[in-house]
Amino acid sequence: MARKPLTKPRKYASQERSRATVDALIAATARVLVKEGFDKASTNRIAEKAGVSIGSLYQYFPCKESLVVAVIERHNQELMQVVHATLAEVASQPIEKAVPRLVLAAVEAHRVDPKLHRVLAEQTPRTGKLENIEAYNRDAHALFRAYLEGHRDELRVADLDLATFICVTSIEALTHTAVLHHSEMLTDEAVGRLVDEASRLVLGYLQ
Amino acid sequence: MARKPLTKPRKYASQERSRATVDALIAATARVLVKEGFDKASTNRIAEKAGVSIGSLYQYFPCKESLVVAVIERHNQELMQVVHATLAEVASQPIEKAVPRLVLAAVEAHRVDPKLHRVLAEQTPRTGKLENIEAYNRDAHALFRAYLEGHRDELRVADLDLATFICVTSIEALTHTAVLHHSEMLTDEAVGRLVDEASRLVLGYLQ
Amino acid sequence: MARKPLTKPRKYASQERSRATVDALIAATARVLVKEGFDKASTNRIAEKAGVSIGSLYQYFPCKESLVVAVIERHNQELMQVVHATLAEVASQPIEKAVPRLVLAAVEAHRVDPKLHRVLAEQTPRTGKLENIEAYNRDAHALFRAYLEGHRDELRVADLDLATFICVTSIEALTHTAVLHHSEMLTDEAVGRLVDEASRLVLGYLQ
Amino acid sequence: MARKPLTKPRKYASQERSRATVDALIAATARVLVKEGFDKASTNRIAEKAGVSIGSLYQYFPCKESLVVAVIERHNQELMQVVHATLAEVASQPIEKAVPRLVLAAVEAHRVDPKLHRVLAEQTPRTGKLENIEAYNRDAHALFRAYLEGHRDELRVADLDLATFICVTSIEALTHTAVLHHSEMLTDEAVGRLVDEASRLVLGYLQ
DNA sequence: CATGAATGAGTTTTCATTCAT
DNA sequence: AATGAATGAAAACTCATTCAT
Repeated sequence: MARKPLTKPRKYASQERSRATVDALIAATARVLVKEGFDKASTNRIAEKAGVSIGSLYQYFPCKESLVVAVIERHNQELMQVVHATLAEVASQPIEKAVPRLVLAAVEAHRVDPKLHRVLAEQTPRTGKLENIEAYNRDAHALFRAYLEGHRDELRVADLDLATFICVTSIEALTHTAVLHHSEMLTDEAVGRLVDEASRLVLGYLQ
Repeated sequence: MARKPLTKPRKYASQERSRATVDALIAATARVLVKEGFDKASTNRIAEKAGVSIGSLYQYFPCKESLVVAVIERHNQELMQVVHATLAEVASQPIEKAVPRLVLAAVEAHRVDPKLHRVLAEQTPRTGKLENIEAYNRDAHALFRAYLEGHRDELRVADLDLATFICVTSIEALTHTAVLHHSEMLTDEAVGRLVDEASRLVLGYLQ
Repeated sequence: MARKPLTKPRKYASQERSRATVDALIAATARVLVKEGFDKASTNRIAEKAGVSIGSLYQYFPCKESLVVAVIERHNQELMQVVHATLAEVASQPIEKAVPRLVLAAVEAHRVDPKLHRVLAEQTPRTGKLENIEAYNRDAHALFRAYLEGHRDELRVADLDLATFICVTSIEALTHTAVLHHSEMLTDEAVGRLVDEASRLVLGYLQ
Repeated sequence: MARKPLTKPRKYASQERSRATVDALIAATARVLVKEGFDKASTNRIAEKAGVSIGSLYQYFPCKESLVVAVIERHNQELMQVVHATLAEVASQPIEKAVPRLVLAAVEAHRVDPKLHRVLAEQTPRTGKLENIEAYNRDAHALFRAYLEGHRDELRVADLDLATFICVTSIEALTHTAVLHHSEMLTDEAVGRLVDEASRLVLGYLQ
């Protein structure tokens, strides 16, 4: 009876050690991607910055791509957390209130780690396992569509899929471009105007 | 004085030959980019496909990037030709007529060489000289802004720059995504609906 | 004095356990060699297939080579068992009867584990501790030489060492090649003819 | 008319340069194989010893294996030259004269570059493109079979294919083993006895 | 003793670019 | 100018072995 408590922690310890290594590698990958760009982000550099040997890197990630995939997944999860929370929050609100809130959430999502987001968006080739870089978009579409479905009576659109496509694509493009390419739009005031205008765009369309 | 008439043609000939080589190289680059993707598009392969030695390639292009820049410029020029022509065409038309026409033009522009457009958009890192891949957007903004300026009385927007940003970014994103990622939206009927909805989006915002 | 009876069984138990681990490792090595080939047979894979940690593997075998050496020794022992038994069996028989029996034994020996034999013969470099892969040949020579010595009066050869070399090398080569590279020679009938011809070869030489 | 002779040498020069590089690489591969063994023969080491950059190595050989294949082919060609010449020489001779001559040729063939032959035979895995390391054996079989066919009236064997297999396999094994593993058999006298005995083996079988 | 996480030297291979001819 | 042979830095990845737990 005395031994089990002794062995379990040991196992935990080793599990934690693995986990720490994996985390360090993902974090290092993100850091290197941001600092050096996608091309210069070699596995050796990543291992070095993670304070881990190259061998350990390949113990946990079968190839370079999989590291980037892990970073993407972690990043997308963070983005989706914002979107998810916001959609839950506005679920029962009318579109006049919900849409501005959602646009703001999109801005916030892009501000989670804008430098990383930019590297992923602009330097990371959508090839091989990286083809699904924008998988989060699918989730966003589904969530937004569900919201629209719940508020159909407020809408004046025939095709809900098309409406979802129109709204999500526009909001994503506007907030993405604003956050990543127009830093002048990031003052509180400018963000306010952006949110207003984007909301007017979408609301005008939906109603 | 006697020589000039003699050398000029020769010079022309050599200039033409140069021009032909340059064209062949740009065309080969575009072809290789589409066929092999950005990563696999090596200068040696490009030279080979252009029917030119690797040495000659470097006679005309100082580095690989410059080849891709040339392809981008040629492609963007083709895109802008469509946009330019359309904006000239609609310059004096009211926004209700102009906007749908412009959205359609955006679709058409993306259909000029969609495979190349996709490689440039999704696989080509915006690094170094390639940062300006989307330079055509700046032109589009300027042209569209000029159109709006000429139709200010029809608009109900305060900030013309912001309105331009909203409209151009949305139209670009919608047509880009539709053409490159939703082939089901490319039937005549579906394109029609896309144009209708996108126009409604933009017009609802502008008016 | 009281402890010994107590520890001995325990020691036995642990010895047996060790022995089991060692056996599992050797068996796993053989399996992996056959399945993956020599190059792809990594120590980690072997440990895994043996159901043993890599650390334990190195508890029992100082290096990869020594694992392969153990496999070779086990395999050679199995081969030699066949040869040994057959030579004992024919010890007092005249060469006309003994030689065909020995050739058949050579075929049988190669059929003990032909896949492993082939990996050892064709993929395993005779380097370092592995130089003696064909050690079984030395034993075979000695045993065969002893047989010949006992039947010198039936022979018409001057140099017994040379005769041994001639006979054993030929028989080994013929049976090895037939079994491992000419599966068409492995029907009962074909084996019969092979044994006949090889025996005729050797007997014609010895008499 | 004057230009052609001027350009041709240039082309030759470049062809010769390529050829020289290729030759240097094959020669270096053979040297490194002999000196360091198959495992240690890395492409970088080979390029270095060839006095050629690693890039040039891969210009001419797509992978490490292909280098070794080239060495094997060159070596086998040298071996087969000996065998070929000898078989032409003895084509019309009776088997009593021909067989000893052929056995001697086999010894000579193995002495062409015994160290290389040994590395290829004992350290080079028959995997991938290297599976056909012993392709020369097929040629030898065919040539020897043709000789036997031309001397059928001197033979007392039913199945010519089987007879070829028996003879070629035996002679190859005996001379291979003698040359590569029994240096004591390489004095003139010992070689004489080996040739005598091996010939007696084969002749006794054929007649 | 057992475990398995960690190590890192070493390997193959690619490709933009240079430069002698 | 044209050619294409040559370059070599740098990248991804492997695996036998060690060692802290």
